[in-house]
This record gives sequence, C-alpha cells and structure tokens, in this order.
Amino acid sequence: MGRGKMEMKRIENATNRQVTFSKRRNGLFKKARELTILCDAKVSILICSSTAKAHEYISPSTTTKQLLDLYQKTLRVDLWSSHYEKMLENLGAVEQVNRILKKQIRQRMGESLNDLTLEELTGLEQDILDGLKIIRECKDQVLARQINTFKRKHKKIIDVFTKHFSVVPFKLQLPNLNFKRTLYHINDLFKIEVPNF
Amino acid sequence: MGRGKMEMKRIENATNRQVTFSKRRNGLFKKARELTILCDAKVSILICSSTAKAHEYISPSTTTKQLLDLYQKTLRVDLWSSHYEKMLENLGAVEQVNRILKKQIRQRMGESLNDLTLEELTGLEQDILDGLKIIRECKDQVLARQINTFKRKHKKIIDVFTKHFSVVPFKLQLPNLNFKRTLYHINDLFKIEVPNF
DNA sequence: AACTATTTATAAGA
DNA sequence: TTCTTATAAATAGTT
Repeated sequence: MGRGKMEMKRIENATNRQVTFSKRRNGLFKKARELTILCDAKVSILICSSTAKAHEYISPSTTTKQLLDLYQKTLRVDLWSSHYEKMLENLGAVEQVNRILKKQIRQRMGESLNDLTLEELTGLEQDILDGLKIIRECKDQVLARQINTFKRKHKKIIDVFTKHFSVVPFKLQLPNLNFKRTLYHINDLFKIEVPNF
Repeated sequence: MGRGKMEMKRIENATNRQVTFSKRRNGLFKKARELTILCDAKVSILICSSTAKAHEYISPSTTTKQLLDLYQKTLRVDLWSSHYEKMLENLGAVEQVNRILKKQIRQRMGESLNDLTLEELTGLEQDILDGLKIIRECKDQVLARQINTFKRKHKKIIDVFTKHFSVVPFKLQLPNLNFKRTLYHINDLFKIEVPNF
C-alpha cells in the first residue's frame, strides 16, 4: 500500500502507530460507507484504539442497537443474556415470594385448604387467633382513644344527654356521623330543648 | 479500484451487487484484521447485507459484548436501556404486588396496624373471622373424616377399649402416634389383657 | 497536513 | 464460485 511492502505486525513506534491508526480507521470507515451505498448493506464498526478510545461507524438510517438486534436474531447469539440473567433471577425470586404470600393469604381467607393436614389446619387456626387477638386489642385501644377524645371534646353535650335522657350518647357519635345534625333531629322529634353548641 | 472509475451508487444488478458485497466484505474484514495487528486496536464489524444476512468481524481475544460495553462506557450510550425498561417495569409491578401482599399478611398477623382506622380494623377483624370460620369448618370436616376412618379401621380395638375401660380411645390415636405402641404400654402398665391385633 | 511511490483492492471479464 | 488482470484506491514513508 505504500513505499515498501507492509510488514504485518504491530507498529512499535507510538507516533507512527497513532498516525497509521488514524489513516486506516478513516480508510475502513470509507470502505464501510462504500459498502453501505454500493451493496445496500447496513454496517456498524466499533473500534477501540490502543489508547482505549472508542470510534464508531454506523450506516445512515440505522442505529447500532438495530444492527445488534438483527445480529443476535440471525446468529442466535444473546448478547444481553448476562444482563438479563441477574434480573431474571431477581424477578424469579420475587415471583416465588409472591406465590408463597398469595397462598398464605388465600389460606387465611379459607381457600386452598384441601392439601393441608389436620395439624397444619390447627396451626393455621392458632396463627389466625393470635393475629386476631392483637387486632382486637388494637381495635379496643383505638376505640378507647376515640371515646376519650369524644368525651373531652363534647363534655357539655354528654352532660346534657345524661341529664335529659339518662343515657351517654356514644353510639350517636361513634360511626362518624354529623353529631350536630343528629342533635337537631332529636330536638325536632322529641321536642326536647338541646342547647346550641 | 477496478476497471474504470467506480460510480458511488447502489449497484442495481442483484448478482453484481452480491458479488461486490462478498468481495468488499472480505476486503473490509481484511482491513480490520490489519488495523487490529498494526495498531493494536480492537475492532468489531457487524454487517447486514441487503438480503438481511448478518456478517461479523471481531478482533481476536475480544467479544462483541466486551467492545460494546467499552463503547457504551466511552460514548455514554445505553444500548440495554430499552431491554431493561420492560423488565424493570415488570419487576416493579411484581414488587408492588409483593409489598401489598406482605402488608396484608402483616396486618392479619397483628402488625402494622397503627395507620388503620377503626372502620378498617373492624373490617379486618370481620375478614379474619370469615376466614377463620371456613378454616374451622374445614378442620372439623378433616377431623370427622379421620375419626370415621379410625372407627372403621380399628373397630375391634374400640370395642375392647369400650369394654375394658368404658372409654372410646380417640385421644390416644388422633395425635398421629403409634397406636399399637400405646396399647403395648397400657398393657404393660395396667396388666390388662389387650388382644393382639 | 500534503505528497507520491508503491502496494493493495477490486470490477469486469473469463 | 474462483481466477485473472487492468485499473482505481489506499497508504507508508517522506516532506
């Protein structure tokens, strides 16, 4: 290609190597461009120079990704596999947990009990009773807190109710309804004077 | 490059195009090989011909994947992103379901109840009671089946027990222990003759 | 970055 | 497809 036959081995002089790299890289890209036009082909070239710099040629109207996808499809190579593998593994694990959790819930809701032994059923029952106990305690606490809040907030009303009806009006208030509206109806129905709060 | 100046446009004759493609592909690969050796570079070439066939050159001691990784790193491109996206989406959805399921179970076990309202607690209690009812029915059925099986299988033993102790020996059998062994011990302890079944 | 002597690539023909 | 060959193109070494 030039003055004297080219010896096909690494160019040791770094400057020469760099110059030759530039020239030949351009030549390669030019050839690629020509191949693209003349033969209606898609070409992707990735070059990593000895100084670890990346250079790329890619045919117009294509992306490296498109070519890679085609490449994989045709050559039945899976470049992504190692990337996938970890994710797939992860996904599999999460899905497994998911199945187990779903089964647990189904069993606690009284489904999928057919394959359980008597011992397992007894254990399940006990687990549920344990949970139920805690939930009931929690519920009682919440209820007690609500009642106390109510008592503090509506001391006057309670006093009136106690006086007029000899009844403490918890039931009227607790289901979150409009207490004043309730009072209004009572006032209207029974013609009993209830003070305006 | 040949007889007459090369016109730089698509070769319309399919045969000529194919021939030229072959020659030039080999030429390109040769140039790549030379660049690899002379300049100590890594080269990857992917070609997709007009007939959608894939061809590849890759420098020795490298894989396409390695070069792609370097390429991405250097050019800050993420070829995998679109592949990831779907999986990540999927994973995200499954993990979301997972969290919900875990929360449900935790709540049924009496944990994470702090952010529930009184109504939600009541609902949860009712759900649990519904499930519990079904589980208990199931358990009773299993128990009944086991008892019936036992009665059928050990009619003779039951008769003996009933006669000697005026007791039906369900308790002895139900916890899945070795019934004959139990009989042996009773025989030994009480010096009561139990027929050998 | 240009130049140019040579080598190399390759289009067309066989 | 392969070989041949005339010619275009690429490029190593030089300036």
